[in-house]
Amino acid sequence: MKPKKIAAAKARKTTKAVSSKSKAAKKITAKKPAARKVAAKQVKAQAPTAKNIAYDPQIIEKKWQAKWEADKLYRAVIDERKPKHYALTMLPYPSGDLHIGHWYAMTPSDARARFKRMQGYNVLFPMGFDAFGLPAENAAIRDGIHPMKRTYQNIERMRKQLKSMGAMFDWSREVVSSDPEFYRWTQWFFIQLYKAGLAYRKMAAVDWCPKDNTTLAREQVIGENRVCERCGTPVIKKDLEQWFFKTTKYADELLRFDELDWPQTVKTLQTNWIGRSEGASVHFKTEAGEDIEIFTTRPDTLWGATFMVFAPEHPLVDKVTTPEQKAAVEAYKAQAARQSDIEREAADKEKTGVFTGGYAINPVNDERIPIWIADYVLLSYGTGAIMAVPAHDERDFAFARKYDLPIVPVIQPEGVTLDGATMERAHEHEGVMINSGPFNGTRATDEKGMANPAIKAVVEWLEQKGIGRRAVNYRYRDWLISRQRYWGAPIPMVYCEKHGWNPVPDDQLPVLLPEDVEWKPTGESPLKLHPTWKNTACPECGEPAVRETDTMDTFMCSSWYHLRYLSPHYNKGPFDEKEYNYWMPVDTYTGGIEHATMHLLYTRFFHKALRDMGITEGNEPMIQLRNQGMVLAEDNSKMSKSRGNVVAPDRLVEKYGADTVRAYLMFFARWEMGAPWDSQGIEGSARWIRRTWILFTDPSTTLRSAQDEPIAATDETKKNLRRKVHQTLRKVTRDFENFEFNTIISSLMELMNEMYKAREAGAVGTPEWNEATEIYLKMLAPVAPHIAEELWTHQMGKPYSIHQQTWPKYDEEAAKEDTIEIPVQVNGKVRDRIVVAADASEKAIEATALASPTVQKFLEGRPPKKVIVAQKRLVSVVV
RNA sequence: GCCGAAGUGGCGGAACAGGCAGACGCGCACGACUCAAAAUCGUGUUCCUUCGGGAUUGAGGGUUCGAUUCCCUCCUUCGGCACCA
Repeated sequence: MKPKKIAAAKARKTTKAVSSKSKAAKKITAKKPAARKVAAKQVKAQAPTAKNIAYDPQIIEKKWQAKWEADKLYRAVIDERKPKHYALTMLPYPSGDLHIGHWYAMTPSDARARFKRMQGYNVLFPMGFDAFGLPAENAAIRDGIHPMKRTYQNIERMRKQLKSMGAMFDWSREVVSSDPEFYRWTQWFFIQLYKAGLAYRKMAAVDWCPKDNTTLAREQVIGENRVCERCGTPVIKKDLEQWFFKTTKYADELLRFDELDWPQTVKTLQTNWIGRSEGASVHFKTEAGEDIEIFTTRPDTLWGATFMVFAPEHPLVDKVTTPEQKAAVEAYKAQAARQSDIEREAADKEKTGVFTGGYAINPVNDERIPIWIADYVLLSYGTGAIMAVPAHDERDFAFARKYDLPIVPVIQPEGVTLDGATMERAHEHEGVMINSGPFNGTRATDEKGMANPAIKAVVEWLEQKGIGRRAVNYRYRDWLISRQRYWGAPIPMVYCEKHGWNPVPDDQLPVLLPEDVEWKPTGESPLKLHPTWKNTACPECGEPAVRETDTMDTFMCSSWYHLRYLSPHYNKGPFDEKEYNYWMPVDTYTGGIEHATMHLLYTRFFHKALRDMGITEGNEPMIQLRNQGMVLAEDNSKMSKSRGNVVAPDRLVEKYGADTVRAYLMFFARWEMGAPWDSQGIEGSARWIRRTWILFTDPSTTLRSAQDEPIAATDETKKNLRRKVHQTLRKVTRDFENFEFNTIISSLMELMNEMYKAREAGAVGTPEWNEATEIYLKMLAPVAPHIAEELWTHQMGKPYSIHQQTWPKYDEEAAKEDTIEIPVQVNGKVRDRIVVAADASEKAIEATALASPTVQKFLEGRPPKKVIVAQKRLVSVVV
């Protein structure tokens, strides 16, 4: 049993009695059971008094939301006298209803933005809607409701729900990505990227339903046999000319994170996603007369390349295939094409392949090597063809053993002699080069790329000889922008027979989506089917030309929306430079980890590309990033409509009020981790908010301070209260900085419990009490903005608004303890606790510890071998 | 398979920088109030115990006077990538 606990318990015991204002009530602080009973009865008889108002969040929350809005309290306006803070949280897709996950992402972000504001920053905290996208279009196909209508209805509904959070969103800066005044600039950016040479067209495969005659998104392809979601027809791959952005041009820069305060996990995810590997590009001749470049990370093993493997779809396959092998090759190609991606990518799948009959020449030793095709070589990576070095690559080894191809070791590990005929696995590690002509004896390490002396030597030699060069390859692909959809920003390009593709002139932007469109049940793009929309004039010659009927990936909108918030209605450019110069970059960006690779990489790419065009400044758009976790359903599963286990924030707000919901979301889990929802758990937060209300409104507080009664509190009580206040302030300040919301709430709960205790001890009306109430409410303000405002402005009569107050500074001196309790260990076990003055010397602490009878008992008369006094935290005695 | 994150009471979690494990809250038990219930308030709540104490932060080892924290091996869960040449 800890002394702390006893004290707290005592405080709680007397709370009830104190709700009386009578003189008798004062007596009962001496806590005789009989007296308490009397007091409680009196309370009942008096209640409700005018002063003893019940907590009604429905009334106060609506009241303050209306007033804040009317007063434009959260308008963010450039103010050069103040440091700026651009806090951004990812904008929602208007799906219809706000989800508890939105609340979980947004309300702690809001609390932190509010904290920053109270710290003196000029804070911009905007909100908007990522309004284009597939769900609205699907609904249109299903129900015949126009996506525009549905989207804007949803936005209206969700805007209202968002406002019920009591967040400090500056709604005057709201953006909706499907508004023409927004997508005009999305289109403008496309054109800028096009003009900068970063947009190009190429053929790319899409998943296609041959029956519905339409492209399918990944989630519209169902099951292992990959059928169309609508009609069950097996999906095929279809090649279409599509628009791409050259994101890979920035791959190397995107791998640099030195200006970013981002979670390590996100940086790792992006690094893996980009998948940079260093090596060499090597030129091979084939006997069919066509040359081929291959990429390898191990040019040091070139002398061990005993065959080549092409991807079955590789365009050169037909050229190198001999007539005798043609049938086998065709058969293999056909079965590879039939396989789903999933089957093909199964890791444990046995290697298969077919000899083409063709040969290539290994350029380093002029050996004639056979060309095979196999589905373990992917057309999408590297050049779609590899040199196979079975002695030093597991996959090539398995393939060579299966088809009885030669294995020649060229890297000899220390103390072992590798023999191609008998070795049981590939040797993928360090050793000394052998069988490698001029390089025999060169040391190959486990280092990758040019850091490996063997690779470096060979690459330099290849370059000299003109048969290869240093090369870097990426897993990362260029960004495919085209979507064969209606509900997106039209790609502002026009095709003319004579002049090819040209951008729509600026003065004709935006290219508006036609509203008079119809949906076929198949999902074919209405833009393609529209009778007149695509007809236009060539910007070059004025002759009849056609518009691009594809629209843009919605990631395009989210790549720059943070810039539109700067000046949502500005019409001379995508943003007002003045606003940009003041607010950018985004200081704090919050959102889900699921956007780690796509959205966040696209946004960084976009910013860098714009920087190089002189449109933006700085290298990064968002300096600090934090990810929240996920709120799971009570049974630990994911929440989903189909499972019927979603938690509706609207109903929680009705039942508990927004302040309680906010507090619980901050309290119930580590923010970055998330946790299952607990419908009982929220009662605890509701209780805390209610007890806060009672602490400030109960007659035992309000009347006591009004009556100027003599102060009963001892100096010690007052000092303890002040200490707790400043300790809490120190902790809450630090926790806000670090996004540790759960411990902010628990610290505030502790302080509140302490304040109840202090009230019992007669502290109401003292300067310490008044300071405690002020600081408590200021710390509460970012968490529970409504109740804090009500208690501050209305109940205590302090100047409106609490949200314009400055964050208090903690007093280090006041937070200091007078005495400290130090545990004493004997042989590593805690045996006693001693109380010493906070400024006691180590010597004094040691003496006190050794003098303790308990410690003496455990010493059993033995002299201590060693006594360690650890910085006023612990004494460790070793015998 | 590779990369990353995380494993602490019945539950969510706390523990600044190697120094009292379990703050704060939920739940539960008992009690007060109540005709009763809800609400509220109070007390207790890691496990074992011969009441001396012992064990305990996924498991096992190591470093240290001292490890939830650092190192090694392993297990489990989650996330990412997945034949990447």
